[in-house]
Amino acid sequence: MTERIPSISESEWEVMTVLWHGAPKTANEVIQSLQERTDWKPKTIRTLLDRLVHKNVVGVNKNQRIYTFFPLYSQDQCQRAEAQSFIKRIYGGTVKSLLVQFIQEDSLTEEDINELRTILAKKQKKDH
Amino acid sequence: MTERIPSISESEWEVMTVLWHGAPKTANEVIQSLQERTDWKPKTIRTLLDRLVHKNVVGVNKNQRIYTFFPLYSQDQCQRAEAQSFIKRIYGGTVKSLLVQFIQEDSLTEEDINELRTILAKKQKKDH
DNA sequence: AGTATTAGATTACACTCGTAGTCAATATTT
DNA sequence: AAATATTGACTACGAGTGTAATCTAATACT
Repeated sequence: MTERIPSISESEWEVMTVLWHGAPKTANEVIQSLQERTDWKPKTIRTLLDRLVHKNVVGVNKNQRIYTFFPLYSQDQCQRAEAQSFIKRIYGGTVKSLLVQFIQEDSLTEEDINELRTILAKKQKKDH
Repeated sequence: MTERIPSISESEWEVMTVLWHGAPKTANEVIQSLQERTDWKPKTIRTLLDRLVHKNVVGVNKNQRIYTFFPLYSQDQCQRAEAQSFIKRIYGGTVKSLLVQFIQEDSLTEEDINELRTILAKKQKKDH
């Protein structure tokens, strides 16, 4: 395992989000989707798609004249990869310090906290 | 508040770490520090320092002929800023999904888990 | 069939980043 | 004082990114 996932830039990530939300999609479908949330020109989005293909993060189906694109990695895989390198960069590799900082942040609802507590409790039991 | 902290690149972050660990420092002191952990040439480190100054993330004392450098933001401030934008980018802004993913990762010790549970419990009480 | 439209391929260009090197002024050593 | 070393200022250069435009071949419309 431990698939080597190429790094995905900020704009490219937006494109990936669209593909994770449903694929395969034609370039036009991706463009439509993003037109709502960004003000990128169609050509820009096309470039991003091409770069993702070149990086081997997105696959292309060239059977039809109009290509369709699809992700080669799941969102979860990519999130983990990004988060891994982020934590190493910013928190010296220790997951806990990040968790502590974010739990203390205010953005969690009562419900979120309960869920986290449950997860922790379960984890503790399983690790016995 | 809500200070607008400029973005700090990966290599620059290494330099910041040295300064957070103790400042002010001369360029040479920073270079010494990093020579142990990286194989960057002194000029490279100097460039990074200059860029950080230019970005207004590091201050310079030019009173002496040999300048000394010091951070303009605390490590905690910078971590929060980076983490904020990271979460927005990768997790669509929801802190919880990141926490869940990382709690499930294996890198937490029994002790860490206890600490997190305590923090959550306290937080819940305080939020009443 | 000729022309307009569209999809894909190729090219562009400024800015950041990693990774230094050169040049000029000052300090130190002989 | 002359030679050398050090510090700071400025310059360099290729890869990656944000943000597109142009060129070309094929399809669709009149």
